[in-house]
Amino acid sequence: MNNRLKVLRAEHNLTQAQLADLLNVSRQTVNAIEKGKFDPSLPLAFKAARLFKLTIEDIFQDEEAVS
Amino acid sequence: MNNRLKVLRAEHNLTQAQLADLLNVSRQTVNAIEKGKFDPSLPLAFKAARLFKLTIEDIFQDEEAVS
DNA sequence: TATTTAAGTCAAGCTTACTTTACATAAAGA
DNA sequence: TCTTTATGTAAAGTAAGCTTGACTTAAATA
Repeated sequence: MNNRLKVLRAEHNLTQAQLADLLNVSRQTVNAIEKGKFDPSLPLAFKAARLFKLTIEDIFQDEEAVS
Repeated sequence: MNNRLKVLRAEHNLTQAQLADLLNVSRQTVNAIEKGKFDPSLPLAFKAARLFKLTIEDIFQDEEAVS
């Protein structure tokens, strides 16, 4: 699962800690998701989408998607 | 988290067991998600969206969404 | 040089997603 | 009536998401 969190953070001038606060998760969770350590839960993905006013698909890209 | 899985299953004439097979999860998992016992993981949500050729937002509705 | 800030990472623990096995119920059909 | 099919549910276990606390490194700056 790829994601555009790092870029979106940059565009919005947010640190990992600030984004974590906005999403109500820990800084380590944001870091782990950005680094691809694990995928966010669906509720967390919705929160991120809501925050950036994007769809989940805009932020997270399924790697198993048929090309 | 609400979802339209039951309706989509009906539209596609699928049993919970058949849908579970298509999503590579157990029948109990499909049942639990339909009944709102827990939310699917993000990868599973993507699989369902791919299967029904819909977006995640078409299938799953975030209840925390600002109305 | 010393300090601060952002990012990266690890370990241990808790919670949630998901599994297998098993049993119950209702509806439909032989 | 007996059996089959679809659904619902529960218990116990594993795996994944997420937490807190702590330490490290690099870059910026006083």
